[in-house]
Amino acid sequence: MDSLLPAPQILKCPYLADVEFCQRRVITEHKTWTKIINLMHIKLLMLDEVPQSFDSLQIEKEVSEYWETEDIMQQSFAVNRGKRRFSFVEGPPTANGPPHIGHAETRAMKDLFLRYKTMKGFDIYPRIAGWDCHGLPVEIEVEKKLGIKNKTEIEKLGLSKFNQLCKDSVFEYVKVWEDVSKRLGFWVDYDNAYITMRDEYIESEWWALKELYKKGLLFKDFRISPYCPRCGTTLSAHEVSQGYREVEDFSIYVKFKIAGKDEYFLVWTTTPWTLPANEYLAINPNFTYVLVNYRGEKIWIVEDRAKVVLKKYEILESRQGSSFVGTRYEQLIPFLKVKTGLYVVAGDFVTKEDGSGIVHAAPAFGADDYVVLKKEKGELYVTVDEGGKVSLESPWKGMDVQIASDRIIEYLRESGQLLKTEKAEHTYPFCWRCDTRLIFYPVESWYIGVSKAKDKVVSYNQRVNWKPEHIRDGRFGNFLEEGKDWALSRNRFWGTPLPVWICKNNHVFVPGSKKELLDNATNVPNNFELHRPMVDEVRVKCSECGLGMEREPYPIDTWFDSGSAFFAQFHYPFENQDLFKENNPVDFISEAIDQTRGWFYSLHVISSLLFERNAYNNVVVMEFVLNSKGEKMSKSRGDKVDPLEILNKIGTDSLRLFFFQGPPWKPKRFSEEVATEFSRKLLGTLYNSYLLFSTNARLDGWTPRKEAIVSDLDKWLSSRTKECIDSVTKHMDDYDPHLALDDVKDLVMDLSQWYLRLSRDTFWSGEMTREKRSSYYVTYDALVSIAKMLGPFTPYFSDYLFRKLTGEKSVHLSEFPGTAEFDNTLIDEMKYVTEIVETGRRIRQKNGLVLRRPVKEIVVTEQKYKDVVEKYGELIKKELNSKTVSMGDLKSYLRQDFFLDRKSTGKIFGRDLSKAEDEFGKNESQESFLKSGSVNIMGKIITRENVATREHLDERFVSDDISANRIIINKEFDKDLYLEGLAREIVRRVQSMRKDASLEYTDRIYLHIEGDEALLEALSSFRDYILSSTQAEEKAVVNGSDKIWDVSGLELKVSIERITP
RNA sequence: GGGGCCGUAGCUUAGAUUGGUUAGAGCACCCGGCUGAUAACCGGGAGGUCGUCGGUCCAAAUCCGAUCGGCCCCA
Repeated sequence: MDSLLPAPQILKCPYLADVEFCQRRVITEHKTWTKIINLMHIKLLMLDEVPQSFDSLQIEKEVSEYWETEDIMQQSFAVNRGKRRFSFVEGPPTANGPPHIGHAETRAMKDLFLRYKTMKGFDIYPRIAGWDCHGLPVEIEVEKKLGIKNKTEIEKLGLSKFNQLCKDSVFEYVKVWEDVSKRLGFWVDYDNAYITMRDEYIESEWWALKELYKKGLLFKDFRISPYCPRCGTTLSAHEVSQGYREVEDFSIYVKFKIAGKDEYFLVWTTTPWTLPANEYLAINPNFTYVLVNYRGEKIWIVEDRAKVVLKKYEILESRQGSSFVGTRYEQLIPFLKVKTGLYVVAGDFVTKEDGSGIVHAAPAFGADDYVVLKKEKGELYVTVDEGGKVSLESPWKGMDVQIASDRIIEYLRESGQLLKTEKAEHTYPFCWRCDTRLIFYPVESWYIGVSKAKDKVVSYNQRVNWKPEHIRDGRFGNFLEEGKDWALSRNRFWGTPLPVWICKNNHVFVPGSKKELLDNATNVPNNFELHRPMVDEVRVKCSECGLGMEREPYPIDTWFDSGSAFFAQFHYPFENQDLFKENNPVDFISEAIDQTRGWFYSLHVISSLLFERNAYNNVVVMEFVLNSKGEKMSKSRGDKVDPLEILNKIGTDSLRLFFFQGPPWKPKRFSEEVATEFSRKLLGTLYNSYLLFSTNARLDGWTPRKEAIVSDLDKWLSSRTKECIDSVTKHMDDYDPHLALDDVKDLVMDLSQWYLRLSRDTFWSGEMTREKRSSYYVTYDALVSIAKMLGPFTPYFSDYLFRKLTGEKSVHLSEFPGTAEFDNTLIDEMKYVTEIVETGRRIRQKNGLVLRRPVKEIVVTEQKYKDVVEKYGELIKKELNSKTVSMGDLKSYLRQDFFLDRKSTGKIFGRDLSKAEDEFGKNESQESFLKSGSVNIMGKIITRENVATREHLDERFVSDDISANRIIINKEFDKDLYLEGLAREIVRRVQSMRKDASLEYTDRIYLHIEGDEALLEALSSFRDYILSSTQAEEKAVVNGSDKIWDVSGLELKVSIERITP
């Protein structure tokens, strides 16, 4: 109950545990203390007043100004220094464009857990922002600004100038990012952010790359990439996907002769220019192939395609694909001198969707083909130059590959090797800049050898707690299983330079630090930094052969930058070794799902290879924010949401609540209405609860302090609060924020809609009783707990409420409520009470018994309610406006009805049956039958065999179908009850007029009532009740407002006048 | 083209891992009630082919298969 104390940390008074006691002691011991305590008593202990209406934007403004002047953020960073560590790394965004709503979501989610863990007493250090600086997106932005389109133009401009422009543009939007982030309440240290383009950061990466090199995990290889021969550059997957187009192409079927036999393999290709470089044929080992006689030639083709491709033929033989492996064939086009290959290999990638089921492999020009080459350990033959012209000594030398293709088709036709040509539409990628047809081309690239360490990568993933769980073995796990090597180098300009120097003899030097490079350098340019072009200018003397070494001119994939953040942010291992160890593996990271193959992957791979462990323990994966129709927001549709605009409109807490209301990993359709509604429901209700509570508590002069809990209702609220804390803690620890939020919402609703509604009278009663103190105390405790639990979710409103309640500095410097034992039976009992009350109200409604009119008695016949009827009888009576509530045996309220059994009596009475039924239904007949077991009806004796029975409720009572007599209400009413009902009618009308006249609670009025006899009688019978409820004195003549009411047919004239004090 | 997630009332959603009473809430809507905290609350009503089709089963929102739609990743 520390929250009840007035900020003891401010004044080191030893007696603050009990303020009154403290005051007494202080008066006698230290007069100076008294003054201070009294001051505090007024300033800190009194519940603070709030405006009548809830204005979340105004609250946000006030709170944020307060945070600013008191520097609460920095204080929250410091509050747990030295305690248990909870570690976090920010996934660095690139700030060369403004943040969108999705960024706002991830930042809110990260902040949620950081605040929670802070309140749970964890030290989150460092807690810094981070900025990703390198990469193609940055270069493209600069290109756009300069109005240039390709690498050559950049080279013309000069690397130095271009990279400087990149560097400048990286922080162009940092201010907006910080503004949005701070406004969102994303509390991290922005001043000490890690920045991936700093030399220290890059140096850490160099260290990592050297470590990988030492382990044999950094090497050079060819990558068959989409390549634009005109621009002379490879394209990223993203660029390629922008340039797909539908085209009509020739595809051809050609015959490869099997060595030493008069049989041919039929091969299909859409890129004839690759045929001169053919090195293998691939056949799917699982398919069946047939040898057919086609126009007098023996041709092998996959069984399922024979009909489509050849139409008319004769099958000679049938074989499993696997049996061809190793079969040698003759070279199709004899210009290339191949030393390896020219035999059949097995390839699972071969399909029978189109073609012949036999695929030609030219390893230089196809990714699958290259895999074959690696497996077969063959040599790579490149028959085309970097400009896309044939370089092979052949009739086609110097031709563009597309033209060469046509000529090669002619050549094959003339030599009789062409079986047929087809024209087909298919999609093909073109260069998004210059619209040139892309080709696949072998490009030298540096790799990280993920495939060699696949087992580690896969097994460390099992240690990670993924939210949601399915990502681990689903999307992420599947990707890891592919175990592809990571193509690290880029043919670009702006990025972390690859730290590799090579001499003519292919000796390699990989410096692991700036110092190691400079120590070995034979020259160092001015203004040296770890970027191109400065690093390019550094020359090194080869330690093996003494030749000059030159740098491999590539920057590296920017995912390696961000994936190194968990150590590079510390400049590890050059500095902060302890800090790194304390924060590794990282406890918590969170990003959107697109990071599965991005940041989540790069962190995981780097950590697995470098440190032999997982990089992070818990990762919350978020889905995207969509528009209100469930589609992706887009610029072209014009439904992109500007986060700042939304924040200004609906407020931060509302937006955060919108993000937190469902599971993070479900896509959310953004709508302002939904966001505001949810927030109004939760925060508005909470605000009103505080308003009611504080208004009354202030009037009573109650100051927060522990009180004895006296009533069962109070005990219930106290247990409910503890139950909620328990559950919220569990869900937050499990990274299920949406479940935690549901719990808090339920408690707020229970507090407002049940507890406070029932306790209003207690609050309103004049005297300061034990009951009242108890009630104030449990309400206060619930409100403080809620404010704290909401701290991570709605940082602004919860801090506002918390400070109004406690006078302490900030909820974000406070501790999360501790879990404690609670009484579950109390909670279950109250569920029964609500069941009874709801059922009772329903029965009244269905039977026309308005709640305003008291009823005589309510009888509960269901045994499971016995305890709660005894314990909460008063409460039930009040809620249901009944004079008594008691348990009763249903049997004694049931009456038996006898009626004629139609089957047997139909024969007796014939067409007089209905008349007989009427006779039998009369009271005399029924009583007579009940007494003797038989009765004479219309001259016939009716006995038990002719009679059916049915039970019904005593006429004085009512119930309904749903409750099935579990609860029954006595509907009889007498004059007293009637008059009491009328008295309540009068009170309600007077109250309504008081409200219309905008009177204060405390204002007293003169009251005069005229009207129907019955109403006047009600007034005289219940005079005290009416006058005290309405704060009124009776007066014959009043000069205020009057109004004539219709009270269920009776006329009532009410006149009131405010008494001026 | 391949893989993953999702689809429940007009909207936001619970329930799916473990098949089993009449698919449960909130907002909005309609009727009635209560009310000196409340844009609140209480009762009732209307609103659902649980995306669609098929299968397994005594029984399917739930398990299986296909299909449509949305989103993401990879080609």
